[in-house]
Amino acid sequence: MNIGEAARQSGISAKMIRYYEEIGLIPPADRRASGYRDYSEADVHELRFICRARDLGFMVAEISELLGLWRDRGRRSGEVKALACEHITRLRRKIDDLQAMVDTLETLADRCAGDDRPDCPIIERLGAPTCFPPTAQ
Amino acid sequence: MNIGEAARQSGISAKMIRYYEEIGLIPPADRRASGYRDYSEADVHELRFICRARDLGFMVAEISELLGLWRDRGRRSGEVKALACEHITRLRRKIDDLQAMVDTLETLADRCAGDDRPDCPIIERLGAPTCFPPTAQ
DNA sequence: GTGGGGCTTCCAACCATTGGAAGGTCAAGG
DNA sequence: CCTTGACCTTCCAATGGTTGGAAGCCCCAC
Repeated sequence: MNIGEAARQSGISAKMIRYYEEIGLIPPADRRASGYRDYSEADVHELRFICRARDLGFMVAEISELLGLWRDRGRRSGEVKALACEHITRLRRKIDDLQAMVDTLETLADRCAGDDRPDCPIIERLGAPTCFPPTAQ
Repeated sequence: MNIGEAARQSGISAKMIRYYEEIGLIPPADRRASGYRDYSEADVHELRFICRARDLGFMVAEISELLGLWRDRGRRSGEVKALACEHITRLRRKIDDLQAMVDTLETLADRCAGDDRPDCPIIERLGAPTCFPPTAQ
């Protein structure tokens, strides 16, 4: 099938399929006489794997490792789990960072009248004289 | 003061200060006869404002708006609050996305033995035949 | 055989940031 | 005075993942 159909069936855009091929995440697709890329059901299966890994937030480098483990029937599930757990840790750290931002902003927003007057704890906080402890960094 | 000192005092790297100048987030710095950029305390104050806004996850375009409001003594705090609340909403959405990933991964990881055997619900889930409902998309 | 849609490659942009190269400046110390 | 090393300048490139567009070829249906 053509790349467009593979894109439709896998959930990955044709642009990205070409990109993944270019960077070596997937092997070069077969080509028809016309030069058109030709995809099999197995290829689409692999693309769907990539789609789901991406939806779970894995980076391309990790997806590459996951693909390797997927293909390897003798894989050790410990390796997969280790990858997943590292990723979970990273996601949690990110969530914590974002949550800290939300907490700060909410506190400030709660104290801001949000009317026509200029006084605003949000702006005041951003413009406060010190950002870092005087000696640190 | 030189750009390096301004960087140290503001928490923004010299590279980024030049970049922010280039894209117009901050006005072009004064120059010494040598061509070196010259920063005042007020400039550093502004850079610190940017640093804190950035630490709260605001995008450069929003920081630009915030800077405008900061400079405007007649600002309406409602505008600041609206910006902040939009940002909070965006952050929350992001957190929810990441949390959904964590939840999925945790469920799968909990069911994975993580040993030398190949069976692994994580890999199985990624390789499952359907990603999207057959007709959707 | 013509039109429209799909395919090809290549190049650029996004966002914020970092790195490096090549060359000029400054200040301290010999 | 000269060297040394730290600092500054500009410019160009890369990151990561994705999207957009242009120019040109292919395929199918009418």
